[in-house]
Amino acid sequence: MEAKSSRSDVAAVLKASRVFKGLSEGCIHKILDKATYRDYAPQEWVYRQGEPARRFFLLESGLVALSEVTTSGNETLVRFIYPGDTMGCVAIAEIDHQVASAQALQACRIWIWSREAALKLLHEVPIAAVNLISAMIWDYYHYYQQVRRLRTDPLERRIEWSLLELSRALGESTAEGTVIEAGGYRQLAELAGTNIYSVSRELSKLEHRGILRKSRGRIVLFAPEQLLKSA
Amino acid sequence: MEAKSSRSDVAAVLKASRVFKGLSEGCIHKILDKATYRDYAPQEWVYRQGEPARRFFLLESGLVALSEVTTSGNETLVRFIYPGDTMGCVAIAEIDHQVASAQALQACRIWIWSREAALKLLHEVPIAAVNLISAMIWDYYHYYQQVRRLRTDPLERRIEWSLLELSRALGESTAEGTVIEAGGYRQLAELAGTNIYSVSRELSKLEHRGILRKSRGRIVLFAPEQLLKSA
DNA sequence: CGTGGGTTTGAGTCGGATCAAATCTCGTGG
DNA sequence: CCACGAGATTTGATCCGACTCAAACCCACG
Repeated sequence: MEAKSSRSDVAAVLKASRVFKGLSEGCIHKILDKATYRDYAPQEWVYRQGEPARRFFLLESGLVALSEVTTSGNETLVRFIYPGDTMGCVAIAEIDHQVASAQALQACRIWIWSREAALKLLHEVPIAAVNLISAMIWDYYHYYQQVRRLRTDPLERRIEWSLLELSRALGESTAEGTVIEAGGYRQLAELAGTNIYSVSRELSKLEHRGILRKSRGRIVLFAPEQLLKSA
Repeated sequence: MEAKSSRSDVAAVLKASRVFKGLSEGCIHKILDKATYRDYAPQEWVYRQGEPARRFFLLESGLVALSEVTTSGNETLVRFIYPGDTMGCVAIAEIDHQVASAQALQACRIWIWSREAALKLLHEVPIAAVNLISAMIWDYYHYYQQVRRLRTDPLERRIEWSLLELSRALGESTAEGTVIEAGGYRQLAELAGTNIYSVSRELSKLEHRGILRKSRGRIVLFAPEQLLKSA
């Protein structure tokens, strides 16, 4: 299932990723040589909340959803992971368990380092370490804001925000607008920290405002720029 | 106001801090030589949300409160900074503005690096870089949980949690219990993400349950272990 | 057609924010 | 020593957003 790196070409997305920024191709090769990669099928779990955290991940292609289960048992979609982003940082800090779950939403190729290999590399390649610090701070920063929104924004704004996030992750640009094949409101509800009933009501409001059109499992965003303008 | 490092003794708290863990005394000296330190008086601001973020901070002694203003204009106390903790990491990732405010609650001594000096040191001292990564992940992790609590826990539990945080930060152990000189409920309200009215009501409940006693600007915790046990 | 999911809608409920007002505490100055 | 005022605290009344549940609805598929 997993394969050693043996390709002489490094995917452009990896060269451009935040952790590898400023590194020579040779250096990137050296780092990838210490890793394995694995391809994940849609819906497959990369890791689950609570399981031992001993590996560090870098997404080369595809899309991953990071979600967590709250104490009250609700699933929350924390954010999406895009190519070039890292996952499972907690392994590096010797936090024993994953604090979230990661699930492939599309076919993904993911590079994997053991905790030990990752630590060794960070010591050997200071630029990578500093890059990782920067990357983590950005993640932190985005999480920070996301969470503040969830706590303080009213439902309407949370839904609008979630729509934008979802369209960025899953949207297909077409002539009539950005099409989101969401297959149900559950994802949207989890992003906005609410339930499918409230999602339905808010989407109806937005439809009346002419910002989108919805049909079974499919949303077409006409005017994304109108969102968050608190009409 | 600021002073160059020239002391031959390094405070024990710095040697034991998460960023300096595993570094030789000489190495720590080298790092501190690139810094200045400054003493802050209680209530003094270390930095304010929104101002340019160009410096990186390490708290040697005292206590700092990290707070943020939400979009709705409410002040929220994010967490306390203890000796050995870092502040202002965003400067390293070249995020232009502080995302939170830091205020000294007690007399503090704080070490300060410019962004450039910090970046240079992280490149030169890989152990420090890896340490910083670990430290940040821990911060991340704690923030993560804090925020999940704020979002999903009912008021009662949020207040109980906040009481424990506050007693850890400001509590004085005495014969009758842990005394918290809070000087009003505002701090508690900001920690719990609520208002002083709700704080008052919840504290009254806890007083009836015999877990604490309150008087003007002062709370005595008798049975902290009873908190969060959801009686 | 019928059945099963996704979707919509209405009614009920509740936690907790808000507002207003009463009450208390303590320091201050007369 | 007492009266006073500024805050802090308490309490009651009210209100509102949003969650919950139940039921109706609709579409797509077999």
